[in-house]
Order: sequence, then structure tokens, then C-alpha cells
Amino acid sequence: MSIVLLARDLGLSISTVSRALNGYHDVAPATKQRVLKRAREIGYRPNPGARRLKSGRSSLVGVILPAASDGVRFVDSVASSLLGGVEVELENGGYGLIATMQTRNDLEREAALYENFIKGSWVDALLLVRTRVADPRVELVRKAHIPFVTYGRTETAEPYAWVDTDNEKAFYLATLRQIEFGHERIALLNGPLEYNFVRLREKGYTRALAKHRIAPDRLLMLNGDLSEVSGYALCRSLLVSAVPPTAIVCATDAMAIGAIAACRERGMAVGREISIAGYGNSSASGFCDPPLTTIDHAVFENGRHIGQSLLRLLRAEAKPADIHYLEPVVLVPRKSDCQRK
Amino acid sequence: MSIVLLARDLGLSISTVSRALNGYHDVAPATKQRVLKRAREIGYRPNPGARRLKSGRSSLVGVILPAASDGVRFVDSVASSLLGGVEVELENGGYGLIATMQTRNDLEREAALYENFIKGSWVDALLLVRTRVADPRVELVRKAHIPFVTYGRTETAEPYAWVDTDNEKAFYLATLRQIEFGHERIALLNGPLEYNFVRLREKGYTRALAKHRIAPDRLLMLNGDLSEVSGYALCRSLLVSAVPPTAIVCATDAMAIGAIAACRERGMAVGREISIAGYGNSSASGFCDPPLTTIDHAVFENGRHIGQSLLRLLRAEAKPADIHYLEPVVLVPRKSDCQRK
DNA sequence: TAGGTTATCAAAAACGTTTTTGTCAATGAA
DNA sequence: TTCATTGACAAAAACGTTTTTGATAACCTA
Repeated sequence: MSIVLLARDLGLSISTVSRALNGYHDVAPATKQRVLKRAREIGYRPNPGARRLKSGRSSLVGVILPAASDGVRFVDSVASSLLGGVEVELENGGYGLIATMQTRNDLEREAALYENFIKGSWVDALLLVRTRVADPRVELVRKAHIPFVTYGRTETAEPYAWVDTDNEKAFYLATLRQIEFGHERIALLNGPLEYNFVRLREKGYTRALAKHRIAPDRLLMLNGDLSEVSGYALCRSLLVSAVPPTAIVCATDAMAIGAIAACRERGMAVGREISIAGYGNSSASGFCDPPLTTIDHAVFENGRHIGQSLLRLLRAEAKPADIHYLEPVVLVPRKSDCQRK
Repeated sequence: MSIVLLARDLGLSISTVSRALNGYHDVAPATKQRVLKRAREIGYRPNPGARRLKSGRSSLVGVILPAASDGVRFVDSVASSLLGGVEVELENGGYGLIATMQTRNDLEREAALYENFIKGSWVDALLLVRTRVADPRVELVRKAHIPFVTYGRTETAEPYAWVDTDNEKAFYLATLRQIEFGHERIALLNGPLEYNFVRLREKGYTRALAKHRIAPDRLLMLNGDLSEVSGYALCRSLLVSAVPPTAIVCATDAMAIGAIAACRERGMAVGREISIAGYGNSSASGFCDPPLTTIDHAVFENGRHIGQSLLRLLRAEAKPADIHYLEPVVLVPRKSDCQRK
């Protein structure tokens, strides 16, 4: 019973206090100042539940952080920086960001989780991360008539608001670089095919090959789980194959670091005898041996774009179909890749 | 107006429906089943705001994820696994976990953020992570009379519920190992001194030295920001000093990887000419060159303990003073450390 | 058979806001 | 002088729950 206390303290009615606090124009400037001052002194915070209940607004944007493949690790460093950018922009616009976790990633429980989150009406808008090629979440959220932005694209008929990094370009560039180094047998260590960014990276890779009339070899396109362990295992299998690749582009720096370890184990000098490139420009990538050639993409900036897009949607300044942003990437050349010997 | 719809649909009163849903005993088993069935069919979800408003309970535990030193990255992989464990346990107990982000880490805004979060009454309990030696948050939350568990300890008069990994033991063991290898000039690359775990690691380090009557050298105890860059820079400065260390124990695997890079740059063979150990058993630690000797601590398990502790607090099964859990650590010997040559 | 239990349900009062509608005086125009 | 207009505030309804208190009938017990 907090606003009534404040109102009583001021000798005003509840409604006047409420309207003063919410910046309506039918309250005298003098009283408005008086209310604001006293509210600050008394440390008054409107109960968000009550506010949401009445007005239907919570001034909160939600995100559900998906479980990692191992079911343990929720947030990789990418999502982490991303949310930083989102938060910064939202804060400017008077919104907050809350996250909840998805423990398991079977489809049924996922749908239930999203239903709950939306129907629970905690948030005014949603951010969808780690989009899949066919992602039921998009339809689910659209049907709920709640504004949303996806980080990453998906295959769907209706237009929707998305922000993405140029995954295809990234792997086009990375592969092209290897081709220019004289490589022809270039392997791709990629992630789970269900994710849209994985498809796009594959597309960039094959497009670069096609440009130089190199026939793509299915045996050189491997899929793992983006981890060091996975990169190590896949690279190992490649090295013992009949005609091993002379270059390997990896979907993450972690995979590349695993791959480097596999090469080292077999006595191959990475950056001299074999060419390896990563993706993500992780903090470790500059300090491994040899320092990793990788792709830098501005994750934090992406987050800011997402935040801005969410605000535009919430203020009805734009339609979902108008919101598309593709963040450019830049190749960071270091020492892990080399001319074909 | 959802429960009234459900009640009307069933031909029952709102109160009976509510009591059926909440498992009260003054509703006939038959009607209870009928209500539950229809509620599921109709997809009824009680409005959490309204529930919270009336009953004062939200069935939610909150955590505020602190900003990293760079102000960008919120969640490191540690917090990430930790929250996984917390979530799993809370879910069993019928609670959810929501997180919000702290963009900047000045004290004033931090206090305001916590005040808001608590007064906003979104959550029934709080989890405090990344505790500092003197942590104003503990007093702040205690005064709010909301149950809380800290991950990591702090210096405070009143008893409080905490879960921690045995940081002191970890660095006692790591340092002892170096001493047993014959090292006497052992450096410690540590984190910011404001954090409690940093002090504890220093304590473990000095205790090991003391046990073997080695005088601690302030010039060998350096503090950085836990990153690769920092590890690299600090190690570099050590190597050019008058009497360089022959062993280095690092507060994180990332720092160790940076340190290894610095050694490599100067042509020193890590694991042969110089001994380096990390902490955390990160996924990269097994794949760098040489594979890193490190400390494994069960972060996910820690999270589970936190979750259980929160539940016991929420159910008033225990007092904060009763909840103390110190997770053991285990040393993972690999190839980055060695006998003093 | 009369009185008190018990089992099952309903009515109604909150919880703390926002918002619609209303009131009343002061102001302005004719 | 009169009547509409405006400016500043108040009253009260509503949001969707939970919970306290009531009510009714069926069931016992003596």
C-alpha cells in the first residue's frame, strides 16, 4: 500500500500522485515537483506486479538462454557480450532486460517454457537467440502478438525482425583466403546443422569454392559441437584419411584450438605445413600457438542494434518487416594459416 | 480475467477454482480433478503479477549478473555453469530463476540496482555472485529481509548462507606442487584484490610457502584482471625482472595461457624450463601447448548446492547460519609444470 | 430428534497500481 | 453578465489473483 502512503503523506489523492509520477500534463508543475521530490526521499518504487496488472506494461524485455549441447553451460561468451549491448540500449530507452534459463533442449519443453514466459506476461518484448533453420519459436512468439527480435535468421514465410552477423561472408572470406594461399583441399569444421548460422557458414564456404571451380568434397565438411574436444576429434579423423586436407576452416576458435592440438600431436607444424583458421576472435585466439587467424564480428555492436530494434518495435516506430540488420565481419590475419607447401 | 473465465466455464466460483488449483484440502477430489483437467485443456496460466500482488510470492529466485571489468562481458563460463546447477535444483523445488544484468559496476548504481530489484518484489530469494572482501550487497540484502545465498564468502559480522569452492586449498595445493618440484621463486598471477576469492588464493599460496619456510616475495605476487592479455603482460614483466621466477601459478587458465604465450615469445619452453599452472580446468586448458596443469572445481555441483540451499531457506527448513558448503577441488596434472631445472 | 461437526463450495475483501470519469473553481469570450 | 473552456485535482472502477469469512447441506452423536 505504498502509493496511498505517499499520497497521504503529501495530502494529495492517489490518482494525482500516480499521474504526477507518470508525467501526465494535467497536474500543476509545482505539485509535480513536490511529488517527485517526496517520492525520491521516501524511496518509493511502484510495485511492478500491480503496474503490470493494471496497465499491461512491464517495461521489461525477456530472453530465454538456451542450454548448451552438454546441458550445462547456458551462456557462451558470445551471448554474454551480446546481452551487454542489448542491455545498454534498452536502459537508455527505459526498459530492463531479464533472462531465464532453458535447462533441457527438447522441443516440447521448449514450447512450454516459451508459452509460460509469454502468458506469464512478465515482459513486453522478447529476444530470440541461437535461431535454427526451422525454428518453431518464431511462429510461437508471433502468435502471442508480442514484439520480438531474433539474433540470427530462420526460414519462415512471414517477415520478422532480425539482426545477424554476416556468417556467409565470414566463411566466404576465410575460405577464399585459403584458396588464394593455393589450397584446394580445404576442410570445414562446422557446428550442428540445425542452426541457421551453420548453414550460412557452409554456404559461404561452398560459394568460395565454387567461385574458383573447386568441387566441394562432402568428406571434408564435418560437423561437431563447436568445442575444443570436437575440433580435436574431427581434425584427428581428417589427418588419418586417405587424402588429408591442407587447410581447415573452423566454425569457432575453440574448434580451431582443438584442431591445432590434433595437428601438433601428429607432429604437423600449424601455419607452416597445414593451414588453420577460426572464427570469433576469442580472447584466447591471440595467445595460442600459433596465434590464430580468425574472423572478428562485433558482438557487442550487434547487441546494441538488437536493443535499438526492440525499442523501435515497442514504440511502434517500425514494423518487424522493416528491421533487418546484417553486421559486417572482418578477417583478422595471424599466424595459423599459410601458403600451401 | 482468466480465472473468472475458467470458473464460469466450469460453473464454479472463482475461489473454489483457485483453491483447487493451489491444492487446498477443502475441495472435493472429484471437482479438483475436473478443475485441473479443464485448466490444462484451456491452457490457463495464473497471472504472476496478480499472484505476487496478492500472496506476496512469485516462486522466483533472482540473480544479478555483474559486469566484467571491461564492462561488456557479463557472464563468464563459470557463472554460466553455476546457473545451470542452480536452475536444475530450483526447478525440482517448483521455483524459477531469473537474471538481470549489471551494466556498470560503480557502487552507487549497484546499490540502486539491488534496491530496485528487491523493492520491485519480483523474486522470493536472491543469489549473490562474485563476492568481494567487503561486500555492501550482503548488508543491503539482509536488511531487505529476503533470503539469500552467496557464491563465495565475504567479511561480515552476521552469519549468512554461503557456498564456495575451496580457493585457499586449491592454491595451497598448486603452490605445494611447485615447491615439491624444487621451485622456490614461485610467482602468483592473481586477480583484483577486491574479490574475496583472490584473497583466499593468495592465502593458500602464502600458506604453502610458509610451510616450507620460503619467504614470500611481494614482487612475485602480481594482480591483473584474469584475462589472457593480463596474464601475458604480467608474465612478460616477470621474465625481464632481475631474478625471474622459475614457476608461476595463475588465478585462471586464461591468465596461464597468456603467460605461456609470453614465455614462448622469449623462447622459454614451458613445462621444461619454466613451470606454469592454471585454475579452472577450462575446456581450452587441455588443448593448449603444453596442456595446462590446472585445478578442477565442480562449478555445476556448486550451483546445485546453491539451489538446494535456496530451497531450504525458502521453506524455512534452515537458518542462514546453518548453510555453509565448501566444495573440494582437485588438481589436474598435465604438462605445463615441471621440476626446477 | 436436536444439536454440533464436517465437507464442500461461494461471497467478498483485499493486494497496489493505472485510468476513466467527475468535480470545481478560475478564466476567457461574447 | 453569462456560458463555455480550461486547469488542477479527486473519486472510483478495474486489473487477476489469493484468502478470509460465510453459508449450506449432509453427517454424526447423544
